[in-house]
Amino acid sequence: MPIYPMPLCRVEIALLSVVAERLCTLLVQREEEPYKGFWGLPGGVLRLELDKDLNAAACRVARERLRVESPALRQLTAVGAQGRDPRGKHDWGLSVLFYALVPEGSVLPTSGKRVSDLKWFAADDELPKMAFDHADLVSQAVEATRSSVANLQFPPGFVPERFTLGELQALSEQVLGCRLDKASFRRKLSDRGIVESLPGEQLRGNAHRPAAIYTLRAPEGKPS
Amino acid sequence: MPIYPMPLCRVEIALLSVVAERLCTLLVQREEEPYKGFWGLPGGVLRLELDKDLNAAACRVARERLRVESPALRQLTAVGAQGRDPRGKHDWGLSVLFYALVPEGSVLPTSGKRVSDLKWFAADDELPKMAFDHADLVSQAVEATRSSVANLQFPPGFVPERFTLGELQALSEQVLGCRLDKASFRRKLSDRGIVESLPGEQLRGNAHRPAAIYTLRAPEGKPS
DNA sequence: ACAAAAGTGTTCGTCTTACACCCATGC
DNA sequence: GCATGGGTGTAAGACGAACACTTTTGT
Repeated sequence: MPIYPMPLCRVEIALLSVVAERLCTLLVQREEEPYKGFWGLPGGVLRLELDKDLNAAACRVARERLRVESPALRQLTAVGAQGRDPRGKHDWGLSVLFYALVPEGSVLPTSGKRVSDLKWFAADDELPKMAFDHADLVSQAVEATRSSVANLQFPPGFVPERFTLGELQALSEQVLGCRLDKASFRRKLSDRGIVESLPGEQLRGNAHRPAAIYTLRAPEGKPS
Repeated sequence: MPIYPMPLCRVEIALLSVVAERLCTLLVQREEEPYKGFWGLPGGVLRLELDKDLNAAACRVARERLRVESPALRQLTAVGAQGRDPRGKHDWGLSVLFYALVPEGSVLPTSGKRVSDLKWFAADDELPKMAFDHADLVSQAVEATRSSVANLQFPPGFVPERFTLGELQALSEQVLGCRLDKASFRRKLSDRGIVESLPGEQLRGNAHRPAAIYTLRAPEGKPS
């Protein structure tokens, strides 16, 4: 078999979180050409010797560039085209996009290497000048994340171990950017067995009625 | 920037169709190592000089190997790992999976180049010995296709230009592998404006009551 | 007349939504 | 007592499944 030139393969990470009660995406200001000064998703080149698969590559990039230890990254899509990235052979770039929703405060901006400026941008505000096709990738990640939460499928690692239903509802509302009905929210959670109350445990001291403590029940896996 | 070795990048195609009233996947028996004699999805290596983007690559592969002219291929996922394909550097293979649902008869097996044996396999029967991780890819494509049709979102190119509701229901039932209720099927189609009747046009001659002729209405695009 | 497919109406149960209402607590 | 958030009940509506029923043709 002849040897064909291969594209520059990268992994990009759309890290979402709730910052100041709003859903935000973590972006990076580029220090180098191309698109110097523009903003983009943090990412990195696939390293065959270091990464045993795509997910491992995404984890490595998150660790190296964002100092985040293995968030629950999920693959969203792959994009590849000529003209995407002049650094590849034939100007051909292929990127696999991963995304995750992490709790507030689990990433401190100004961490990471080779990153002049890490900054959170609200999903509903206008984005800054974006490099490559990253504006589209961000909106895909935001849409997928909101759709998950709207269906009460919380990305693993986003919800704390123990929480009250009020806290969970506030988190969901901040991600979705709209208010939810309390009764419906609670009914769906208990009807579908998404959540489980810890008997006896309560949260007091809020100047109000104490709230029951809940945990997430693992969603139905595939028994094979 | 240093030059990093890149994986062998391929495009795989899960072509689905209805054959003998059952949903089937088109598979290929491999003529070469690795996995010689096993079955797999038709696919090909990404060619930077020929393909302007991933979708174009998938179309080229479909044309060259299956003699199918630009079916409506949709990207499903990307898989990449060490150990997937020994032909790549460091035994690293990256495949982007595309899938499509095409009308019966639009692919003649025994076409294509370098393909000893092209054969349709029913989605609900056991698959033959599969190469690489293609068994998993096939089931992902089947699931995505059925989910589309169950939501009455017919992959473009699958439904003929003009059809009767009876024909459309029969097609849907064959894809899903189960019967549908006639009244509900029709109500959903008209309520959601998925389908439009051609006034005056009828299909007669079936020894039964004539049927109205319908066309698909384009689903809501994104006005931007 | 009959078989068979086209086409429609009706009922029923489920799920969602909106809203009202009670409960418990710290101040 | 009262404001506030926790927690629950209920009525109204939307939606889909199941089924019965009528209509229209060719034979």
